[in-house]
Amino acid sequence: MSNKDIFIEKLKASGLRPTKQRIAICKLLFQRKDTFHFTINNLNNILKNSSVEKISLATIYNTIHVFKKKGYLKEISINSYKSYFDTNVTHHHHFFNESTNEIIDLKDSDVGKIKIKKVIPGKKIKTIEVLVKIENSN
Amino acid sequence: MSNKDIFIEKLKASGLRPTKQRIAICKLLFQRKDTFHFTINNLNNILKNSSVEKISLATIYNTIHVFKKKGYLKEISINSYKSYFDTNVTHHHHFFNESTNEIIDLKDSDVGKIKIKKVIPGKKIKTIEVLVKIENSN
DNA sequence: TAATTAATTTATAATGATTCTAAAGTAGTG
DNA sequence: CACTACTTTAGAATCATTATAAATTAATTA
Ligand SMILES: [Mn+2]
Ligand SMILES: [Mn+2]
Ligand SMILES: [Zn+2]
Ligand SMILES: [Zn+2]
Repeated sequence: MSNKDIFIEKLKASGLRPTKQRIAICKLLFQRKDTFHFTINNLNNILKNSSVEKISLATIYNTIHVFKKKGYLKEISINSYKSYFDTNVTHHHHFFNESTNEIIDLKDSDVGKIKIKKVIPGKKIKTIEVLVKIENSN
Repeated sequence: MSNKDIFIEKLKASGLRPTKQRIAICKLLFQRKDTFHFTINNLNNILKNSSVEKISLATIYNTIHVFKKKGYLKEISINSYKSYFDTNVTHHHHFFNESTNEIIDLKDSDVGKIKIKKVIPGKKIKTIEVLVKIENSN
C-alpha cells in the first residue's frame, strides 16, 4: 500500500474525503520516520512555502482537529505560550529544550518506572506524563 | 509580622507599591494554608464577588505577571484549554482530575525517584515535572 | 499644606489565536 | 448533464491577553 493510500485510509477513517489539501497535510504529518511536533502556525508556514497551492488556515485547523479527535494526533502541553501537536500517539514523555524550544520524544522505557506514593480515594490514574526541561550546558 | 506586612513586603520586593487593589489580590493568593491553583478568570470572579471594590482585569493581569516574574507564583501547563497559576513555587508535581478539572499537588517525595535513561549530549536537565492524570473510578 | 512629580488604576482599544459562517467550488451519483 | 453533498475559503466573530492613555492616587518637594 502506497503512502498516499495510507493517507486516504486515514482520511476516510476520520470521515473526511481525500482532497488534495488534506492529502498535502497528511504528507507533511505522516510521511516521515521521526515524530513531528508542531504548531498550527508551523504547519501553515511549511504549507505556504511548499510548491502546492495555498491551503486556507480554516482547512488546516479543521483537519488537525479531526485527526486529534480520531486519535491520529495528540495535543501536548509543554508551556503556556504555544499549543503543540504530536504525531506520536503512543504513550511517551518529552524533553523540552528551553534554549531552543525544541521538543524531543522520550520513549516510555527511557524513563524508569514511576511510583506514585499518594493515593486519592475514589480516583484512578489514567496516565503519567513526564516533562523533562533541559537547557544547553555550556 | 502580620499577614498584611508580609503582603507589603512581597509587593515591595516585586517593585510594586502596596495599593489596596494589590493587597486584596495578595490576600486571595497568599492568605491560605493550602496551595492555590487558579486561572486569571477564577481570580477575577472571586474578586468581583468579594465585598471589596471592583479591581480591573488589567490590574489583575499586571500583578500576577509581576509575581510570576519575581517567583512568587508559577505558571503550570496542564492542558491547552486554560492557563493555570500556582502559589506553590517549590518543585513539585501534579494530579489533574480530568473528571472535575481539579489540580492537586503531589509533593516531590510523593513521586519515586525518576531515572531518565536517555542523555542528550550538550544538554543538561533543569527540572523534571510529572503530571498524573486521574479520573473518578466508579 | 500646597504644588509638583511619579506611580497606579481603569476603561477601552488593539492584538492574535482560534472558531464560525456563508458563499463559491468540487466531487460523487445517476 | 443535473442533482446533491461535501469541501474550501475569505472574512467575520469570539475570546484571552496585552497595550494605551486618561483620570486617580500616592509620594516628594517647596
Ligand atoms: Mn485546539
Ligand atoms: Mn501569561
Ligand atoms: Zn512526542
Ligand atoms: Zn501545584
